Amino acid sequence: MNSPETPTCAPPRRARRKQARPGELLDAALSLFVEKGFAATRVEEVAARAGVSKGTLFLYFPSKQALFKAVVHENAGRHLREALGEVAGYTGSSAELLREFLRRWWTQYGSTPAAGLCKLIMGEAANFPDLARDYQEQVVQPSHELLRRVLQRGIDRGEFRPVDVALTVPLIIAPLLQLVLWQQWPADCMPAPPIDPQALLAQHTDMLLHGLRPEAARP
Amino acid sequence: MNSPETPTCAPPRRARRKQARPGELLDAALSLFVEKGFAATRVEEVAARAGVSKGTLFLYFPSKQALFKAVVHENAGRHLREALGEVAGYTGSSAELLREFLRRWWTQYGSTPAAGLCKLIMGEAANFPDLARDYQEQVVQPSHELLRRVLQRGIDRGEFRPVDVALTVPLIIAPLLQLVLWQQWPADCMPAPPIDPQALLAQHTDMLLHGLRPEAARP
Amino acid sequence: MNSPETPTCAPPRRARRKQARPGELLDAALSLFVEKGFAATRVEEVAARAGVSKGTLFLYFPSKQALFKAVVHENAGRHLREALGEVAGYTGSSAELLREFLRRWWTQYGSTPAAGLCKLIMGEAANFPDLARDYQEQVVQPSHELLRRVLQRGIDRGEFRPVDVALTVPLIIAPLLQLVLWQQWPADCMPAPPIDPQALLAQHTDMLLHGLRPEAARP
Amino acid sequence: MNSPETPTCAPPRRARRKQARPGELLDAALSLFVEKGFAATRVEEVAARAGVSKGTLFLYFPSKQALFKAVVHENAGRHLREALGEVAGYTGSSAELLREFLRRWWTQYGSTPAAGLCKLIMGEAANFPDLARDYQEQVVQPSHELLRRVLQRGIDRGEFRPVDVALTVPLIIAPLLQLVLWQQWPADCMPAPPIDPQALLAQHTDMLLHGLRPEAARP
DNA sequence: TATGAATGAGACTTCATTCAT
DNA sequence: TATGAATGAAGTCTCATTCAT
Repeated sequence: MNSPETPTCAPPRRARRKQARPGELLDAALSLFVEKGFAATRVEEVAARAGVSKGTLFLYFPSKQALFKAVVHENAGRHLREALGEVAGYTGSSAELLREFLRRWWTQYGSTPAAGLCKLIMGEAANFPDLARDYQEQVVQPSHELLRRVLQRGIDRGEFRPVDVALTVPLIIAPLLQLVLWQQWPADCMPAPPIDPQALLAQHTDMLLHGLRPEAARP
Repeated sequence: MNSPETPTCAPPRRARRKQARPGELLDAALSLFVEKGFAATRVEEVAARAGVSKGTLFLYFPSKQALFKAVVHENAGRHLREALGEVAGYTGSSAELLREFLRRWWTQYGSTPAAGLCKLIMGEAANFPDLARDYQEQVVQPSHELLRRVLQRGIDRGEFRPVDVALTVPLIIAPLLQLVLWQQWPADCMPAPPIDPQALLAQHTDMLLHGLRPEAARP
Repeated sequence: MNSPETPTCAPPRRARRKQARPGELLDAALSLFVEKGFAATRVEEVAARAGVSKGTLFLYFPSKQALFKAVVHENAGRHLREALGEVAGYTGSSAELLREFLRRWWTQYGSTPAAGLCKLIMGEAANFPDLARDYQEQVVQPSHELLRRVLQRGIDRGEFRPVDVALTVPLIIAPLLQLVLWQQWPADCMPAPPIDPQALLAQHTDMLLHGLRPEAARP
Repeated sequence: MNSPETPTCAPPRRARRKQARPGELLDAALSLFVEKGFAATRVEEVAARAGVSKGTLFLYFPSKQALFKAVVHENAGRHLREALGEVAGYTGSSAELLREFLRRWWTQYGSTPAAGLCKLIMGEAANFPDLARDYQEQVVQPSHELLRRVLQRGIDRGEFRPVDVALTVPLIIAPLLQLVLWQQWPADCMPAPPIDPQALLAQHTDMLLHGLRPEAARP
């Protein structure tokens, strides 16, 4: 029943490459912007890393600023929403819910290239205020809101001791963000043993759950 | 009653300004570099903010890069070492020692302009690897080392439960660094109620001490 | 009768220009450097004289200094070696050989734009010592060596009276160099009748051959 | 009979230094301009070599160009006129007169710092056409005129063979000028044995007198 | 008169962007 | 669509000149 115009399988190679161009450029731009910053990255480098010429880049993005905004919008929000959306309907213990949040945050966001945005946005917020606002709305606030609900649920169910939720959320987030930034740091400038993300997250979880344990729950 | 022949001590105006110039330029450069990044900051802006002309800047720093390095070396290490040095000979409880560490870190470093370096170095590490290394050695490692000793002391004296010290130190530092970064974020891109540093630090301390409380100590 | 499908051989216009660019820029640079000196020549002038914009020059030469060095290496040696190389295998009289040397020196070197290097190198030797050394080795010494052999041949064959060859060579060269320098002098600063190069060279030849005539040969 | 206001001997040291300032500056400027060219010489270097500060230079010369013109006018003409003036009333043989001319030209002009002007004017003629004209009138033409008279005298008295005087004069001058230029060349760019001025001038004289010897005079 | 800090016009150089091919 | 040569605005840096001391 498939018409010949709609083959289910892969399109011919050339066409696929053409389709992929913007994505390859966005990937190249993301990694370079994260590495060197917006201003210090030359469009020619981006084009070269994507395997095209400088002129071609401008066929897909009208300016360097537009490329930057596309990079942010492409990577912001989507990954994180996908990663955390499913946490919403959880039914188990709040401790396990918090564990799951941290686990997903890392596997589906913090360890992906999209995490580079944390550093990028941080450095360029003052130069691109509208982007910074978008990022706040699409990434920061949703994840904070989600964490707030997780904490509140635990407190309400007596699984966590009562704490100031609005203040505790940033304390949970901070090591996650910092972990991402530490990962971006150039390897040859780091002290001898690099941080093991899994171990750090485990320790973070452990400290959090100890810190949140209700007084009454202690033997 | 001062006769005009006895000017108390003021040096001639020009000379006094000359003394002050490098410092004024470094302050201006620090704030602008932190705000906009190294590449996006023009030397003319730095000069203007310091109240001098473009050419004057080059009387004191041979290049924009040299200015940047001077900014980092001027602000790195010194403040932090002064702030934390006195913690070393502490004799009270380890909980109070940890509290003191966090308090000093904020009042004498995190709340000063020098804290902007955290963001700056983060963004420019890849472009100035030698500076990044210096910063690691002069700022990051000393403060980590100090915290390691504080934790170990608490564990040894039975005041803290045994934890992996090497992993816990970054967890204590992360919210401090992140707090600084959040403060740098342009005000008009932030959600409604800005974070109160004092409150956040208090909550951080509380969570930490709960998280470190020995099992045996619980009633 | 050419069909539009068979364009004879012209490469696309852009490409042909690209081929020609370095040469055009070197020619423009040579004439301007000779005219005004290295420091007083602006790269924008060079580009304008070559019919391109400032930026284009930097596509072909990484800096003004590199342009200068390319100008010297492009013009030094090659012309002169080509011009004088064929004198080597000469079989006629030494007087005629000397005549031929002076004739060629002028037609194939002294009267070409490359002769401007004499003045240029003279003025910039202290600022570009390595170039000055190259010029000594590639231009000055070879032509001196050649002249030495011509003189020695004449003396050995009894056609010239014995003279100190090492001292006489510079005396033969000096008027040639000076002639070139006089030609470079701006026309409106010269006294009424400008020097006629051909006549001056003829007189130089005449004086030289009289000066070298053996005593014995006189009637 | 000397009033106390007009002491014949040297004035007090400070005053003499003040008097000498412009001269010291002119000497410093001459040597630096000759060495590096006008544009590549910084006024600060000139001041430093004269032992004063940059500002002081501008008390004596209103601009860098004015300094350059003063350098030229100070050194042009005067030395040469003094050196050659006395040749005018000569009564001996024309050969001896020519010898005397060459001897004086070297000892009283070519070997003095003022000779650097030859190179300087050569390089800057296009940038300072009015100075080039002055130099032509005050230096070049007078010495050419003088040589013309020497040659004509020799021919008229039958001591020299008849030659084209206007063409021969430059041939006599050329080695003198070239000798000066060779002396200016930085030492470390020269071939092994440097030219001995005295020997070269002797050879030049010898070649000239041989070249000018009348046919009739030969045995 | 002498100083040297300060200035700002102008030079070299980079690089985002355009456009003929 | 893709290229890469060409452009020129904008940035860094120099240095002749000024001026308060």
